[in-house]
Amino acid sequence: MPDFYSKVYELVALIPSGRVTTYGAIAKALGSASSSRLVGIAMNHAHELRPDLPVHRVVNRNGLLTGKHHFTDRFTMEQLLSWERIMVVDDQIVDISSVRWDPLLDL
DNA sequence: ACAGTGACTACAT
DNA sequence: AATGTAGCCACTG
Repeated sequence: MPDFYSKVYELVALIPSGRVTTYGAIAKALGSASSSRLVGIAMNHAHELRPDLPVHRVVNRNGLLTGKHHFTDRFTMEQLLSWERIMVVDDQIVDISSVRWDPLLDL
């Protein structure tokens, strides 16, 4: 597994239940602030590489569920989030600022 | 070695 | 406010 991926996965594993973080925040926390797209790609592969990870807790900077189409039909991203008391309306996290978790600040 | 790619972002209309 | 555009960079074939 590529080194960058494993670093991403380490951080994702630390996201507390009921909170979310963004691709950009993870990239920045890894010291590679402009690699947010790679974080997304890492999430895409996480299904096979690390199926245990809470990848549904990673959204884009606006709280939009951009990765929802990559989830299995049995457990949608929205479902997984709502099970953690996170409100989702129109593929958007409601009041993203209150549940956002920044690995740099909140770790 | 090289060019194409993308679960992103910031900036400009 | 809502789109469009252009950088971004590690991974992959």
